[in-house]
Amino acid sequence: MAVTIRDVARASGVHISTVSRTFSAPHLVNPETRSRVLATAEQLGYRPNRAARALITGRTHNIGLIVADIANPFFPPLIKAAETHARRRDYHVFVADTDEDPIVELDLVQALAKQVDGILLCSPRMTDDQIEQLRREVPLVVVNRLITGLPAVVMDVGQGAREAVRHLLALGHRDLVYLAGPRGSWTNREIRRAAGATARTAGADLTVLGPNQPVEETGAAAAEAVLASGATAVLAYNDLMAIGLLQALQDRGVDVPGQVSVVGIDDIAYSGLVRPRLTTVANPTAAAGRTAVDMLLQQGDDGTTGQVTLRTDLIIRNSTGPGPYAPAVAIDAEVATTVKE
Amino acid sequence: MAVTIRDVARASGVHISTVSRTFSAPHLVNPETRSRVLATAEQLGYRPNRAARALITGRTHNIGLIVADIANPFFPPLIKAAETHARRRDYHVFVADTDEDPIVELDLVQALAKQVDGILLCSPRMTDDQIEQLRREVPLVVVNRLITGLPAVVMDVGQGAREAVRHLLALGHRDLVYLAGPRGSWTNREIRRAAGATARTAGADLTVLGPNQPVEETGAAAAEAVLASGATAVLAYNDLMAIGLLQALQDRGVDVPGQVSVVGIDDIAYSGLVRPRLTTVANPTAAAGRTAVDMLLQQGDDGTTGQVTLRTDLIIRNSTGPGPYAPAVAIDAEVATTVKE
DNA sequence: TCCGGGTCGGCAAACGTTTGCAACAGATTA
DNA sequence: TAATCTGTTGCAAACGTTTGCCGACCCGGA
Repeated sequence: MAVTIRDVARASGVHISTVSRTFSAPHLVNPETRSRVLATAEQLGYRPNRAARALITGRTHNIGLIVADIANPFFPPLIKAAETHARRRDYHVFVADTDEDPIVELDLVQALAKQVDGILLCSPRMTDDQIEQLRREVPLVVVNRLITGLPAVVMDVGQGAREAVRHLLALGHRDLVYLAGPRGSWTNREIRRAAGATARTAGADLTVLGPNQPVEETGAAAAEAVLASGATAVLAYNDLMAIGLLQALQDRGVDVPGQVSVVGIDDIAYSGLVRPRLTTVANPTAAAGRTAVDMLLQQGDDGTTGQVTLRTDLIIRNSTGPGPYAPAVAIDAEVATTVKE
Repeated sequence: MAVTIRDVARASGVHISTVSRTFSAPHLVNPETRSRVLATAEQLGYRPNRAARALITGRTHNIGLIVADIANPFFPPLIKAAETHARRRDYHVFVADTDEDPIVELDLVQALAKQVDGILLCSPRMTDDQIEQLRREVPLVVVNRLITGLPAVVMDVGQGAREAVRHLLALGHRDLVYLAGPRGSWTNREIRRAAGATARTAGADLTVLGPNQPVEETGAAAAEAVLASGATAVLAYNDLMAIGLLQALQDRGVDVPGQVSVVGIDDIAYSGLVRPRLTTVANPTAAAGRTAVDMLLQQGDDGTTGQVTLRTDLIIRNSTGPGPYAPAVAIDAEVATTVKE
């Protein structure tokens, strides 16, 4: 019923191998024959069967993209960029969601391994060992996590966290909270370390609250603890939590940024829409998606396993303001902004 | 290198067909043999090659999921639900993004057709004819669009729009604007028709502004036109546009809902986070994703082609308030809410 | 006339499964 | 005792491609 290479061969009076070559090695076939074959193929509506091709070549032209949570607004731009980029190279993308569960993650990679030419592992929650193990079964590119010897693309969230903390310090905050992300997250560790070190060097205090699931609800739930800590500024693991916190604080009549400053991370589409607009660290997620796809596809060719770091940017909006130790000059946000440079 | 059915057969002393049956028709093989085969398979780390299986059975155990824009927050919950549901049935999901372009959409479906057992077409922008044509090449389930004879799951956005308009009328608005969505969207037509009819019956005025790309920017860009129209209430094609409009109005010093009321559609995660919180029509996107997958997979079994309609719910928050013709009694949102029942 | 070299296209094996058919043994029935 | 049935297994063809190998053919030069 479906039109095969054999139908095309018969209809154009050549052997099936010629038809095959017309598609996969055009330079080996006479231009005249080629155009005749292409014409009949077009006319018959022939499409190569990818399963058959995969079976013999061992390459499926599919890649897997595994994320912790599709509904987390951090991921869709990455998925979108990766998918578009992959399609341009004639690859199709399986997208799967682990629900932040390392076990599901492991299962998923193994189930997908034989069916794809490589897997993009985004913000994995597995252990380094597990990932290194998997690497032996299937080409892998890890996003947002650094594991020695494994190709990776990470966003330099440590630098972002440092900038964010410096921004808060410059505004006159000395008692900070880091509203931590999920256990097993490399990003979380990076942020905590960078933020902690930056605060410590400046003689400021940084309390860590967590770990937490990286969703809005936990941000909201942390409001009490934040207030109880006496801190005047909060850095959250991501915008979702920051926004949840923002809302919970407002519900309690706490003024942001008057009484408490809040900084998020990711710059998801909505952090500019909430009021006050969220100060946050912008992550180049689309670029990360594209780069990761490129690395994965190149990996097949040569054996290069680079590690790419993408820079992040602090975006100062209205959720951060002067703290109790604000220098007399820098009391308005205008001036505080210039501290960044 | 990869372990095949042959390796397992050799290692457990049976013929490959017995191994095959152990997996695909267990009842045909002696329990004793079966467990022996399973044991060696497990030990060798055998995984059936899906390409080979697909080649002979004609079923890939993959499905395609095509959406207009992955980054549009309306879709991720649907994608997530569909993927999870499909995986539970041992199907993998290709996700692809058309960027709201009917041509890309057509290409995509055709490229995917031979490679999947069916396709979920979400909010397609193609013509009915094109879709009916495709239906002949590959099993299809259409989401958010009704085409006679085609299996579909739609959210009853007409009912939602009616409720929304009634809510605005009850609040005392008589000059309404419908901020329209993209050309080619069935949902858009449904909303316009339902909203228009409801307004007309009540003797109110409904101006249509559009068509527009369904993104925040167009919502913001429409602020001028909305104000110029003299309308006091706006129904937007989706929350994204509603939020954009909200923000643009506020930037112009227009009070929402004091001067203008705004209603969105979709109830994306963030419509409850903006201020004022957005009154909107909630769509059961996750349920739609699951239902669509079920319909697609059943379609193979029997020939049933149902059309399922999922109900929507008006969620009244703070972006809507009394209009110029408000009845004296119902001047506060509290009372207005009860109008809904 | 023959040969050498290059271009083109056919032949057939191979990829890893599934599945209809047949073989066989043991149990049951006539 | 023979015939039939049932449950289990093996055999081999088939799915739609790709690709190494070889032969056919053409052209020019000796």
